Amino acid sequence: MIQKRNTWQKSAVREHLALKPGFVSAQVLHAELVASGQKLGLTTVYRALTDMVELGEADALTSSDGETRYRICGTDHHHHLICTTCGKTVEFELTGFESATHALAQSHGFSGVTHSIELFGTCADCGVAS
Amino acid sequence: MIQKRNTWQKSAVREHLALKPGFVSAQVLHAELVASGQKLGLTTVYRALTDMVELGEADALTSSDGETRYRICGTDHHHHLICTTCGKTVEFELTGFESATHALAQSHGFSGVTHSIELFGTCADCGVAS
DNA sequence: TGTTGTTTGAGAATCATTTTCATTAAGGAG
DNA sequence: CTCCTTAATGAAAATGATTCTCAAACAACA
Repeated sequence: MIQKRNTWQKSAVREHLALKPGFVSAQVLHAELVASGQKLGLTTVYRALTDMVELGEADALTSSDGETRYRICGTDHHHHLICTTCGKTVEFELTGFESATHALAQSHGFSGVTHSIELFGTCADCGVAS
Repeated sequence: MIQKRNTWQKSAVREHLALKPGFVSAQVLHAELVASGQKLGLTTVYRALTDMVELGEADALTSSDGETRYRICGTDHHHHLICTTCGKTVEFELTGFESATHALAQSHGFSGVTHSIELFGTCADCGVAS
């Protein structure tokens, strides 16, 4: 099998991401790591994040501006309400929805189903543009 | 005010998009228009689509591969169940979900909310890999 | 038909992300 | 501890979608 090796770079990415409460882009994460004195390549940050997503340690979310943002994967499965103006993110859960989608997917013969639910809009602060 | 002019290019984009049942990327839309003999620029397609989104004539959706896809707005609002192996797509509706998310978004002070719901999994044909 | 100003479009520019590939180093073997 | 094997790194180039630039084209209207 493909063996994974532990490097300080991967640890740095994982630890830095763990400090973040919400989503962070690879670019920002890299910039902050470099700014804090950790000298690592942008490529490495991308690879570390991709690995974490594959291992289920992180979640990835592509926003409408084309940037992919990551965050440490929490135990609870929740979704996001994102302000398209300022980027503010609110997390929420949808009780009953999980099972509903699961049943729906099964009825179409699909298995191993995951789902992505994101709501986009304008938050209260940004909506006051009057 | 900024007056809009009608050109055959914009009409071509609008009409071609109207023929599509689901979401189409600007790149694909442009390729198909060119293939069908309509000689217009990729830039124009992007502009036409952007205009349509601003005018509320179309919906835009950014997928995880970074591509933005468009579709004619106004038809019934449905979502997608996508096979991650073969790419087969099934459309579905979620009764009651629309209002539920809308209410949830409002409770957080968000307005002008749109949502993106995509389910990913393995379809029946591809799942036989046992 | 003539004037005006929006629209077009080819190519350059941007920007996030991926790939390339020579160099470095993790981790097990000896 | 040292040597190997090979995965990991990272700087630079490549990619791919989208946007910008600006001169030429044309829609709308007098």
